[in-house]
Amino acid sequence: MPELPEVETVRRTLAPAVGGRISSVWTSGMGLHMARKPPAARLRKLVGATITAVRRHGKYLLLDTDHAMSLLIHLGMTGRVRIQAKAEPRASHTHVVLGLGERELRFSDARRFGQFDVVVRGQEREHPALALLGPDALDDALDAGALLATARTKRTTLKAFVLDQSVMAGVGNIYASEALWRAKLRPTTRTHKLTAVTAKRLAAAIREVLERALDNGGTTLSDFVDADGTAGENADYLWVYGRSGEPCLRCKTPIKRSVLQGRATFYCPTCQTP
DNA sequence: CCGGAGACCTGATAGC
DNA sequence: TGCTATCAGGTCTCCG
Repeated sequence: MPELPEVETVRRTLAPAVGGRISSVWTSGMGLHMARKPPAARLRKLVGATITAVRRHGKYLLLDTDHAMSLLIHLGMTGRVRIQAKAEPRASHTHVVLGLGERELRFSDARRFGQFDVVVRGQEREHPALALLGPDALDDALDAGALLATARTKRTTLKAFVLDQSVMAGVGNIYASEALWRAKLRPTTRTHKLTAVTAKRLAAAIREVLERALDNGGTTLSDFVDADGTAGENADYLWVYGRSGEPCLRCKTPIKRSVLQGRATFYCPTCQTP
C-alpha cells in the first residue's frame, strides 16, 4: 500500500502524537519483516519518554523522543499506524501499542511485511534499513542533473531505476508506472539512454506524481488509511496503474500491463516511447 | 551489475 | 456454499 505519499500522509496525521508521553508499551511478540520482532525490552525503556517530532525518509517514519532514541516504522504492504482512544477496540493483527495519555498509538499489519524498531538518535544511518537509502524522492537535491548523473552509472531499466531505494527513496510500484507515463518514457528503456531532456521530464514527473497523490491524501487500493483512519482519494486519479485495456488518457491507445521484476507494470505502448 | 524467481505473510476476489 | 488459484502498495536473498 504505502509509498511516499501514503507514508507522508500518515506522518502529517501523526502530528497529535507529538508532545505525547509514552506511558505504556505492549507488543504482540510476533515477527515482522525478516522475522524481526519489535524489540520489546528496548521499547519498554521508552516509557516516560515524550515524542518530540515525526519525520519521514522515503517510506520510513521516524518518531523522535526526548530519550535520544527514535522509533523506526515501515508499513510494508499492509501496515497501519493509528492514533485511537484507549476504549476503541484494537484492530486485528495489532503488533505494537504505545500508551499516550488518553490515547494509544497502534501499529497493525496483517501481512507482517512491516518494520517497527528502535534506533539511536543521530545513528539512524547505521540501521540496515536506512543505511543504503538514497535521497528522499521529494528532496530538492534530487533534480534532473542528479538523476542523470546517477542514471549514467547504471545499466538497468527506468522502472527498476526509479524503484531502487538507494537511487531515491519513496517511489513504489504504483508511482513508478505513473511517473514514467507522465514523463512519456517506456519502463523498459535503459537508464543510460536518458538525456538532459528526458531526465528533466522524469524528475519533474516524479515530483508531480508524488505531490499530486499527496494532495489527494494518498492512494487507497484496499488497505491504506492515515493515522485517523481516513482512506486516500488518489486511486480515482491514477493515469495508468490498474488500467490495462482502458484508453490512454493522452492518446486513447489501450494501456498495456506487463511484468517487470515480478511487479505489474502499466504503460501506453504509443506515447511512452522506447 | 542485472534480472528472474522465490521467500516472507494474510486476505480479498474470481472462477468452478 | 466451499474449494482452489491468483493477486496485492515491499524488501531481501539466492542463482545464473
